[in-house]
Amino acid sequence: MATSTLGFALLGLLARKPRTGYDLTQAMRQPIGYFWSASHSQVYPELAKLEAAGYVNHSVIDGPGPRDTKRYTISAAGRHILAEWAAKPAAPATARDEFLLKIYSLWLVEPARARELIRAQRAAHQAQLEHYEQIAREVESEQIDRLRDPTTPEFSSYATLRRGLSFERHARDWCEWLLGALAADPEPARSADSPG
Amino acid sequence: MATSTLGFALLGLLARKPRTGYDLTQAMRQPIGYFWSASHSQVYPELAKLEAAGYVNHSVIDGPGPRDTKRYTISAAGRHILAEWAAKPAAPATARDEFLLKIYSLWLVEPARARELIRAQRAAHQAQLEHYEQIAREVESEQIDRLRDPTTPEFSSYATLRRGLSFERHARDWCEWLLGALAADPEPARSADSPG
DNA sequence: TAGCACATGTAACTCGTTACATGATTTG
DNA sequence: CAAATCATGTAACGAGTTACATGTGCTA
Repeated sequence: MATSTLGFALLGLLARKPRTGYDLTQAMRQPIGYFWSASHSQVYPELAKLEAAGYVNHSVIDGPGPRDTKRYTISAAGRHILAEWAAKPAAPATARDEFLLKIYSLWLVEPARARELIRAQRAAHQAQLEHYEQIAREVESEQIDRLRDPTTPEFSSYATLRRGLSFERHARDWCEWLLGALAADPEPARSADSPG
Repeated sequence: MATSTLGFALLGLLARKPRTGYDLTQAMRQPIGYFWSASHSQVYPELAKLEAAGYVNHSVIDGPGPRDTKRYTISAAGRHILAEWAAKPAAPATARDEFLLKIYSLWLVEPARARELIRAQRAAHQAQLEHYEQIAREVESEQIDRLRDPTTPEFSSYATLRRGLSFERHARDWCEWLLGALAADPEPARSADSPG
């Protein structure tokens, strides 16, 4: 009964603090959602599997709705397999970038439309970069000490944040380069009509 | 009968030149494989769907084995939907980076083992970077003219290559930063023993 | 009182991976 | 002659998305 990657994502969250399935689903949008995602329909069955394997436990707390509200806690065994999994090299990821796939066929698109597409993508990267920069300012001012200690969860979170910052910068800059390459727009056949 | 992303990957390859299902499967490892991948068991059924939709045609050519060898060619309709798809913004991709997920739980790993993990990752990025640099040198010396014209397939391929170069550099540099952060290794409890 | 946040589940479907299956041609 | 390459398919399974289903408590 091997734990799935999603299981390790959930354990990674529960290793920081106990949460409900609902909380975990929310967390799969924002902190962890930057590098792994899942919907609630995946989370609840996965929690059941983790509990069957002895990696988490739950206690019933008061809450709304027709069913029990369950707060999940990681077990010692859960913490242990999580640490073991984290220390082993990740399997080479199969890249899936739909945007790059579009770029691969961009030569079929009129340069004007292509520029529109890239501008939108650049804006998206810029916005995400600013979002990360905001978070970075906050954690850097509030948790300076813990960010330096690699045995704190804050260190790990900060490391992933730095990666996000770096990624968005490189992606934005590449869009910038591509816009420049599209703007040059030599179109040899019409060179007599072009202004520059 | 909406064409899947894999379908557009295959059309993107066929828009450059006709190929067999086998050729396409190989291409899903190397040129396109850098940002999209698929195994032959996905490729063959997808080709049948594309043909049913009128986006590709095949002709039987001589070849080995118990079944016909088919060479697929993109149709005018196929070229058209491919260009339309490429011009429209990509749906925000759900990030799935198992390595970053491990980093998120790296605080549970002994710093010595953590450094080992990051060093291996850095080496992988460095190797991939050098591979891309080799390809870049080749295409830059052989196809300088076409690389400047955004209506050539060479331009599109080169744009994705530049993205690969930029990505690997940023990823390697981030590993470098993380190694530095792990090497500092303050371990406050032992501060009396530490040199700094 | 309408809508949203909280809270948990199942079902149907699509996408992707791994394994099963066959067989000719070329190269060592 | 053994192994790799060329070449095409199907089947079983797992992972992920979307839709279905239910119901409370708070706020506008």
